[in-house]
Order: sequence, then C-alpha cells, then structure tokens
Amino acid sequence: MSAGRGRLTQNEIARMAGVSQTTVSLVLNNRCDAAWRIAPETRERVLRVIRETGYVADPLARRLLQQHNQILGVFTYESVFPSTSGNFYHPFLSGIEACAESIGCDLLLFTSAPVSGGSRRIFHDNNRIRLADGCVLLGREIPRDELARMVAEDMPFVSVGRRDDAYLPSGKGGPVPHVGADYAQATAALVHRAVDLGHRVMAYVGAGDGPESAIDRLAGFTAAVRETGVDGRHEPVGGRTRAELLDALCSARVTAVFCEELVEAVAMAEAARARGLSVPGDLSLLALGDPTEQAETDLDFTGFRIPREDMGWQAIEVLDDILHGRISDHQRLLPCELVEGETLDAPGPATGRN
Amino acid sequence: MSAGRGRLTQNEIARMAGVSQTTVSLVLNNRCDAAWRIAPETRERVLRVIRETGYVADPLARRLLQQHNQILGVFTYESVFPSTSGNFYHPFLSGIEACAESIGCDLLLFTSAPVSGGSRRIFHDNNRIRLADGCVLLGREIPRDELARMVAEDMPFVSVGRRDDAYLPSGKGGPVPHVGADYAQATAALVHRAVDLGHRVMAYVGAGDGPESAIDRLAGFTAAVRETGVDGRHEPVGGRTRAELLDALCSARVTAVFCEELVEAVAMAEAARARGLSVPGDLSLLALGDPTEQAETDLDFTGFRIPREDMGWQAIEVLDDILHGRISDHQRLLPCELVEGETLDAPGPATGRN
DNA sequence: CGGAGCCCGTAATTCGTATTACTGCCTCTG
DNA sequence: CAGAGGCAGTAATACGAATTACGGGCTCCG
Repeated sequence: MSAGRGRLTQNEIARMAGVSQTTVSLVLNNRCDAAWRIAPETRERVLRVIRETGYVADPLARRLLQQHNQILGVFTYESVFPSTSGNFYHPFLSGIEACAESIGCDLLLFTSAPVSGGSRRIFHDNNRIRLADGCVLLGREIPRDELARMVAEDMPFVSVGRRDDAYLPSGKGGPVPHVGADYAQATAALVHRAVDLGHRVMAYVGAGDGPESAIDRLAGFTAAVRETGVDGRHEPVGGRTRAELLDALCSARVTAVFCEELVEAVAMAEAARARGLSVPGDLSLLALGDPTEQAETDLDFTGFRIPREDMGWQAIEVLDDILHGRISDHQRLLPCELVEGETLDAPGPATGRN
Repeated sequence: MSAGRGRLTQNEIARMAGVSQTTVSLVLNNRCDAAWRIAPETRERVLRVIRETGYVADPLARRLLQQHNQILGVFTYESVFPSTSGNFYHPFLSGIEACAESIGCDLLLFTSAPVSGGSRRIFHDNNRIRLADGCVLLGREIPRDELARMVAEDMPFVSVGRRDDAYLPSGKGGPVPHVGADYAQATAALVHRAVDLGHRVMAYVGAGDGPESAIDRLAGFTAAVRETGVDGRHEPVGGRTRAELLDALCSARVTAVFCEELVEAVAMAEAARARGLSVPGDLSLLALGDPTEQAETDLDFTGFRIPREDMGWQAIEVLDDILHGRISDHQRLLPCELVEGETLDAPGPATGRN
C-alpha cells in the first residue's frame, strides 16, 4: 500500500471503475454537488471498487491542498515519557489525548527535535511543525524567542502553563495563548489559611525566578503576605545546605515554610526531623504543587494540586478554537485544588524555642 | 506561516534571491551536485535569504515525492494514557519515544481512530496510517483481520507483544513482525522454581485463552508441569467467587497458584487471608507479570517483570530495520526478569490440613 | 572558426488529491 | 428549429518541493 509501485491511487480506482479521477474524488468526499452530479449507478460502481480495494485517500496530498489535516503537534521541552520527571507530564498528555480524541484529531509528538544546550528546540533545520495544523507546547521553561517566533509566524499554538508575552528583537510577537494553573491564587490561599491558623512569620523557599510557574508562586506569596500584613520573607536556597537554611529560618522565627517544589519540601522535612523538629508541630511545611521530580516520602504534604489533566484538555480546546477562528479566551488560568494534607497546623507553643 | 496567503515557499525564497526554485531546492538539500553546479556566491545569497526568513521545507510536499517522512505511527487499541489501566502502557511508550528520538523520527499517535465495539480500529474510512512510514501496534488484543490486512497491504509495522500469524479470508497475510515478552519461558521458570522448593501440586488461575499473552503463559505452565512431572491444573475463574475457587484449590491440595493477572493474585491473597490461610506459609501465590489494571496491595508478589521499556525500544528498532530493508530478526521474544518477592516459599507442613 | 565540453543555472515534470472550468449530449420551449 | 438549460461527467490546474532534462554562454583545441 505505502510500498512503492503497486500504490493505490485515485487514478487507479478511476481506471478500475471506468471513470475519471475527478469523479472518484467527488464520490469519495461525498460532495454535496456529487449527489446530483454523479449518477447513482456510477457512484455505486465507484464505491464498490473503493470498498473492494480498501482505498483511502493519501492524507498528505490532501493536506497539501487543504491546508489542514486534523493533526495536532505536541512539543515537549523535556522528554515526554521520562523516568526522571516522575510522570509529571503524564496527566497533561492524558488530557491532551482525551480531548484530541473527542475532536477527532491525531497527535504528532515531535520526538525528533534535537536536544541542544540541555533542551529541545522547535526551530531547527529539519523541523516538522508545519505538518500539524497547530501545536501544543509543554515544558517548565520555554525559550522566549521560540514563543515569539511562533506568534510572529502565525503558527497556531497553545502553551500548557502560563507564559508572558513574547517578542522578537524585531518587535514582532505578542501575547502567548496558554492554559495555565493559577499558582498565584493557590499560593495566596495557602498563605491565608496559614494566617488564619495563627502563623505570623513565614518564608518562601525556592528560586521564585525563571519559569513563570515559579514567578507566579512567589508573586502570590508576596501579595498575600502584604495583604494580611504578616511577615513573609523570600529565601532562595542559594548555595546553602538544608541545615543552614533551616538555621536561618529558625532564628527568624519562621513557623510556616512554603516550598516551591515538592522535592524541596521533602528535603526540608528531612532536615527538620534530623534536628528534632516535628512537622507540623514545630514547623509547618507547604508544598506548592505536584512533584516534578521523583521524591520519596511518606508525608502527606499540605499544598495544592495542579489540574494537569484539565489543563491538557483545555489546551487542545483553545487550540481548536484558534484553528477555527473562534474567539474565546485564549489565555486561561485554571484554579488549583487545595490539598488538606498533614503538614500544616497552628504554630505550636514551641515555636520560639530556638 | 502555515496561515494562508503569506506562506513561505521555495518559490518565494527564489524570488527574493533572484534565482529559480530549482536552485533553492538544490542549495537547501546541499546536493552533492550543488557543490559544483551552483556558484558559491549564488549559494551564499540563497542561504542568507533562507536564514533571514527562517524558511523550512514543507514536509508534506517533500514526502509526496520521496515516500518517506521520518514519521512513525503509534496505534494503541486502548487509550494511550488511561487512568484505568494504571499506566501499564507507559513504559512501552517510554521506550518507543526514546528509540524514536535516537533515530530522529517523530511519533504520530492515532488518537482519532474511532472506538467501535469497545476497541479502536485501524482501518476506518478516514484513517491516516499512510501518513506514517510505518507503525507500531500496542494493545493486549489486536483483531486478527486488521493484522492480516496490514501484512497484506505491505504496510510496514511491528506489534508490541507476540502475535500469531494472520491471514485474510482471501488467504493473503502472513507472519506478524513483533517484539514480545517470553511469557512461556518466564512462567516455566517460575514453575521450576516452585518444584525445586518442593511444590508438587499447582494450579494456573486465569483464562489462558484469548490474547497471545494469556495463551503463552498457560503454555509455559503446561509445558513445565509436564516436564517436571508434577500435578498442574488449569482453573479458569469461570463464574466462581474467589472463595469457591479457593475451596476447589484447597481440596485438590494445591500449594502454589500461578495467577495470570496481578489483580487476580491480589484477589486470591485477599480470599486466602479471609479464610485464615497465610501466604506463602499455607499457599504460594505467583503473579505472572506487571499489573494491567490498578490494584491495591501491600504484598510484594513473586513473579516476573515484563521488559516493557525495552520492548518499546526494540519494536522501533525492528520497524526501522523493516523500513530500510535490513534483514534482521523481525520476531523477537525478550526474556522477563524474575522477581523474588515474598509470596513463594516451600510448601509448609500445614499443606494438607484442609 | 567550428564544435566539444564545461559552468551555471532554469523549464518542465512528478507525486496524489481537490477544485474549477469546461464539454458533449439531451430535452424542453418559444 | 434554434437556443436555453439541465445533466453527467471530464480536462486542466493547483498545492510545494524534488528531479530530470535541457539550454545559453563561455573556453579551448584541432
């Protein structure tokens, strides 16, 4: 079939049915014109040959003319099915697949993109993005210039995860369509909850910088701290060991620690335990989102859950809207679900004992 | 870019560089002829325009002529990222992705295939398999007629999991290329181990029928039992409750039970516990492979591990071989790794006490 | 000085399908 | 009986890139 010579084409079908290629095409696509342009018997004859041979139109040739082919690209800046990222991307893909299925689209995974400088690049000299009608971008961090170029070149796409506007040096570019998680809101909600429980001194541990997801978390933390009037400090880990970091936090009388990453929270819990501090008795620990890396722990952290599956689904929805010129909200932030957990409690009397 | 009018084509590039489309093509593909056919300065001029515009050849048009486009299809008979199947397919995809990346191919997931009668079908009236150079088939059970048709139509493909030869009613068809797990060998090894420990009466619980994977397990069991001369019976669950099944096993003085599915093993362990039997003290339980469904248990079952990631990888390898006409082993069975676990022990003195 | 041979490139064709424009033929009507 | 109009279909073209075949201008040599 796809193999060389004996390839089944519309011409071949036409020859067998004794009609022209045009007729085959008309019958095949069941064009509204065909109903009254092609005699029922001719139509039937063509259909029979098609059935007998099992012919299907070459999607390539079709797409060449029609400019769309029901294929959506999925570009991941990290490996899609990595063992290292502990299936962090899995739920996104789950949602993407489910929605793609519901709208009858195939998915093209750009696994061929070469890795350069630690991450993949969309625009390399043999890229195939244009094979897809549009695409979905997945990854913690996506180079600004690539986003800008996508916008500038009118390539329909949606980012999974909020992205800032992106512009090329030339000034071309603009807002980036995305479906993100509302980290700021979720983090702020956790701060409020901590304040309600009586916490007055808290810290944000993590870079709070780089990818939008980190920036948003810190922003939510900062805003909520300001709003409630409590003491909130930002503690980038820097070169410090967890023990040193814990020292700093204790001497500042911090009672609640917001960890950007779950791995970070796990490490902090470990350090606290080593020092004889109980969690959450002596120290409350909050994990801002699902684990992006494998982390071993038996603690059920208080924090929030990223609506990953839903984000994947809606990303495809937005992409579909864009492709069909439907105006809808092309920048969405979905609420995160708070996780009760067992690592947040009222600050104990032991708080100031350091 | 992909959007309508302003589309960047070779013709456009040619116009800008003041050359012909042919020249652009030659330069772009760096044809060996081009080196001495195109003047360096012309070549440079074209390259500059290409760089400035960021032009890349439309893979569709390219494929239309060349008959291959570095895209491998992945067809799954169950949903690829299902929550129900407990990530059973994940490792396969991991291997597939990794190998595809290594040979520079993109992956096309046929998510658009409609579900009819509980499972998807490759050959529906809008299928797009031909977009791919070849494809990989994934699923516990794959309709024989679809396999036969793939063979008959010379569509390059590889099944993940052993498959019997497949023929169409017309007689067309043949052997199915596959990369499977050697369930027979692994199951037989477990039987031998049980026999070495002193077991003399054992049972195979499960259908032992239907998909090749079930057939192979039972076959391995049967062969090993015959070879060692012990008593081995096949117990399809049938309509029985676990308790009834356990009754039957006990009264037959079975000391080791080989469960086709891990869920089955979990259920048996549950039933044994309910009846006051200890595992493996009173009854040894073997799980023949990784869980295909979500199963909650704290038991570490003795059994074997399916080399899923490796199977995915090698499936792509074989596909690549086929596509390049390399003759290699197109039907491979990979060994499973035995898992020590804690549910197999020598038959206790309590054995006959029922 | 004529033509063989090279250099640098271009026109034309190809892939398989969709679409547009057209062409015979028949019938009906004024 | 000429011409309008419907019917049933076909020829021609387009899509974008690769390839084949060709061509115009120059040099060099007999």
